[in-house]
Amino acid sequence: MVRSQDPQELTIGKLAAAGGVGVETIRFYQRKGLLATPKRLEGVRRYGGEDVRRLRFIKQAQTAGFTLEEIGELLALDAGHNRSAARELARKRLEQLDARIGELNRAREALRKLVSECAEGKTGPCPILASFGV
Amino acid sequence: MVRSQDPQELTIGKLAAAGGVGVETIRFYQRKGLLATPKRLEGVRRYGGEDVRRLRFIKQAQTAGFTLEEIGELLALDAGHNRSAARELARKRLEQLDARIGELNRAREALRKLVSECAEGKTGPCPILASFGV
DNA sequence: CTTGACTCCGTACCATGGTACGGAACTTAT
DNA sequence: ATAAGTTCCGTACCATGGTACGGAGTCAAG
Repeated sequence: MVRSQDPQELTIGKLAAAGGVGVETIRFYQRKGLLATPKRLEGVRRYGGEDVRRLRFIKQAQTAGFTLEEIGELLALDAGHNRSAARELARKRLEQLDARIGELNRAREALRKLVSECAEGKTGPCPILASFGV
Repeated sequence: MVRSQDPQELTIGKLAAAGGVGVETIRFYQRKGLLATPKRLEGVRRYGGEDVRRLRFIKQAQTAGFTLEEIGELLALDAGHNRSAARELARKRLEQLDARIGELNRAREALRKLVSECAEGKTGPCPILASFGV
């Protein structure tokens, strides 16, 4: 979607602040192709709301476990119109995410067990390895 | 626990195979202090069941989100008898783990939403960014 | 007792996701 | 108009968790 009415009034510093990252991180993402490098206007590059959205999306997607490379693919798919490819990518990652959540829940159980079995008063080492079933 | 009856009959290659990692990974863990570097017997170092357990524990703990450094602390606590320190470390990590699981579940919702909203038949880009609430 | 496989060890290299540095150009406030 | 603050850009560096390489030593089978 072309948004020619976008004010494009942010400097890189403001963009970074809006996204909660450092200026260097913006440049890093630009080098990786995740964010555009707009043309200089009045000597300095300017950014707009669309860039803020992309930046926030990158952070969200990172917590979903996407690598920066995968995030790049998602952004490309968002720009393009390949619905089935976009859906497939999301579906695949959803499966991986479910697997990962399962793993973490199992690990959670191990830790919970460890905390409860390593009670005060007893002596000797806590059954740390045993809690993890090894 | 001293286990002098442990056969100690594994070479580094067997140990690696038993743990499902590469030989180089064993050496790496030794350099990091996560695994012991036994004395050479008959020219070559030998490993036993305790090493296999430690190695498996390292893998389990990694999936629980512990860094290698934290795993080193856990192993030290397991060897020592500081119950409260061990419990505290586990408790802290349990909290972090819960937070992380929460994050992943929120990301999961975003992805699920994306998959369902990016249906076949419609046109235009899938609402990838919108699905993540950005 | 030679051949092939495995071990040992140091060092170098890799991917990922940044962070830091330094000098020049530019903008903004006084 | 000058000083302070940003931006720009290339390049270097960092942590984490490994992986690869090469030469020498050792071990086991034929």
